[in-house]
Amino acid sequence: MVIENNFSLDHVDLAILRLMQENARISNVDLAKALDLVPSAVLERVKKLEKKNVIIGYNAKVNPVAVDLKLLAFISMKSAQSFSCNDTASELAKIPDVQEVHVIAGDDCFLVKVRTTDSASLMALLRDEFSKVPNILSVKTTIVLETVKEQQQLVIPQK
Amino acid sequence: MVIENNFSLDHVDLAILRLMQENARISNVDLAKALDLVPSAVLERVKKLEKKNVIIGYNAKVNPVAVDLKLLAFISMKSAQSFSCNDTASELAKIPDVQEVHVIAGDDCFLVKVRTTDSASLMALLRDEFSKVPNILSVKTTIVLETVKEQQQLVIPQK
DNA sequence: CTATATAATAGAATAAAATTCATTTTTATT
DNA sequence: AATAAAAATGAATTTTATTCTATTATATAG
Repeated sequence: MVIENNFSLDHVDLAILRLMQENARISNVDLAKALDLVPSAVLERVKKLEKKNVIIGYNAKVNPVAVDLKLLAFISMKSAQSFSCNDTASELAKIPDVQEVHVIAGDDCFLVKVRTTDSASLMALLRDEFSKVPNILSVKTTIVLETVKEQQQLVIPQK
Repeated sequence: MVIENNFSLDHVDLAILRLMQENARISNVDLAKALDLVPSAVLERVKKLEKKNVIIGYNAKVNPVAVDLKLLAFISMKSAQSFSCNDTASELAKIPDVQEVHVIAGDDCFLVKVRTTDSASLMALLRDEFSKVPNILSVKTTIVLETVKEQQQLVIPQK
């Protein structure tokens, strides 16, 4: 059964998303001012957006260097189970240092984003964690030399 | 684990980061309770973390499907300027649909993360925007079929 | 078009939280 | 141990969140 994907967001909802994407700690009062509404009305909408899973959560963005996570890497890998590769994927997802796991089209099967302290800790991660994940046939690690842009904000449509 | 950088974060700071990473809209009062501190003390620390650029920002995480961004793709590309490739990178970064731009080691030069409505809009993006970016020699687009994990939270060390 | 149901907003009252600041305590340095 | 610097406390004040009811707007069916 396919659930119809109707979130029915009006332009006020979209404006809320736009504002909260940029500053999740904005007060209801300030939101209300920006939207030309009253705080209670805004609160109701925000709660509804949370309930409808339009807003999935609120995250503080932490500087990776400040917590000694200086290395970013993308790892693409092939799996033995080309289609029912969910075991492999969910095992990868369990590793805390793994930020992203994507099933991809093309030669490989997964693309994984990992953050570690340095190349030594990446090596340790590959040796200690990835080696335990079942059905991995090959691994190709790409080291990030510099991150020019990294934002999670989406382009929210006008209407 | 001792962090050897000049951010000098103690275990209380790290606990704040851990809590705010998971819920950026947590109140100072609740933070204080969790940390066994008084709200004013916590507020001071949070402000200091913001000022020191340890906390870079607070973002609401929006469900991409709810705003009709159903396609995720990674694009790796080669550049004509192999080292002074900053022009190319910053031009790519200007494109709103581009969430990430990384300079990478290896055969290619950049890895770019893009979110669009569908394959047609990705095609339009490549045709209308990427084509204008200077010094791109080749482009390899990888479509994401399914995202198993996608979190920006970092693994905050204990101390 | 109008009656009616439904949803959203306004506005006021109250509870809760944020913020400020003077004082005290803790921590680090000499 | 003396001193300086940093951090925490606690009370007072300002601001915001939250709740609730009345009102307004929107959609739907007859």
